[in-house]
Amino acid sequence: MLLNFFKALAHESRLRLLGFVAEREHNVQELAARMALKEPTVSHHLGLLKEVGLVSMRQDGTTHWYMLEPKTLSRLAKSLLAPSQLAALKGIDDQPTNDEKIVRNYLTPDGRLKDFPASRKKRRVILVWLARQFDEGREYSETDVNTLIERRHHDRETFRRELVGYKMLARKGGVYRRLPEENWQP
Amino acid sequence: MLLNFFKALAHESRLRLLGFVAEREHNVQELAARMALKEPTVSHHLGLLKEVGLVSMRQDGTTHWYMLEPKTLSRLAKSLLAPSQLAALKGIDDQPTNDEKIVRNYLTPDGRLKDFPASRKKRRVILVWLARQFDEGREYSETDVNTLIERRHHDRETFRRELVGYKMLARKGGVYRRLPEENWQP
DNA sequence: TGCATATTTCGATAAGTATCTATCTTTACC
DNA sequence: GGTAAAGATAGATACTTATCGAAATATGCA
Repeated sequence: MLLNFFKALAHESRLRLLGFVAEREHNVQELAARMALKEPTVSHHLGLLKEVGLVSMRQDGTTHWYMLEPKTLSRLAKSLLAPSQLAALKGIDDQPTNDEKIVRNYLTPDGRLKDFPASRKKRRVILVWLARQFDEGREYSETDVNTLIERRHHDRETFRRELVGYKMLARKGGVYRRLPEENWQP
Repeated sequence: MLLNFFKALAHESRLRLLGFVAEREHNVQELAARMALKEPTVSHHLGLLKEVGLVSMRQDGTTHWYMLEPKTLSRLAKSLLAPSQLAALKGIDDQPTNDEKIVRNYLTPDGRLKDFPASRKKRRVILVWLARQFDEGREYSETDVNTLIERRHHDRETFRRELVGYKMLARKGGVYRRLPEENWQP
């Protein structure tokens, strides 16, 4: 979602972090040193940037190497140029379907799923809700997908399988991608 | 500055406001009603959006009509695509000139200018500092220029004249624009 | 001049989040 | 298994800013 990108970019520390990882890969210690911040703080900011896909991470032993994902930035830039995005901004949270009630019924107060509906209709509503939490056009590793699902339900396997089954997510060459809504199975 | 754009865009209310003013001109009351917020709140957000040039305002009687400035948005998008911007991000606040000391000497604790230096050298340093507070590529009305100067010193006339004199700002067809630094007179 | 209306500004409160220290987790190596 | 190193997470505190009601400002009109 557009808002999350701007929130991620709206802090001087994170913009500077992006500058460093645009230059070359950095690990957390290096970044903490160059920015004169403590490691947990840097880790926190990197987490937010990673969440929206602006940086990626590869692990080598206990060291985590972060680098910029320029694709994400250029996708963001292009979406700013598309006038359709703007028109949609005003309704940023009004998809006035009454599917919302169904979803709300399955959510705990902290926004996690109580369980997985038995009826096919409701099951699809839940999966739609979940699928919309993926960004279109972004690539997700299996770990990314699991992380996102686990924010809502511990059973990542079932949900991942169902999302693919309904053609909401597709796996190709080891990466997952959200499919356009018109492809989603009924 | 890039950071200010992201800060302006990093709030749901302001994104929704942009959506409305992208659709058509709106006044403050209309926006307050459509967003279910009070007028002072809307006014506050519009002020921030106006500050970075994302919206413009025209006044008709006591009514203020706000509309989107799509140019600003597309300039922002383009600057995101330019790789040079990114490299610069890490040094977001290190222009390690010792002109900074001169500037600091002329500033009150709240960041306003005590007075206007007598020596030409120092005067130029102050004007450079002031000129850099304008965005390159953006158009400023005379009122915009005055507002920006008055944040630093009440004597808007003198500073405006000097900025133009040093070719840091140029006036063309009723609008002001920041000139590239290589044009600035010594 | 004085009143009415639209907006902005001010001051207080509440919500959000950046940063730190301390602790927990993961990985490598003996 | 035990220990060390790198990073992540949790909890506390401080800073920033969103929001509101009340007061101030600006414009138009009798």
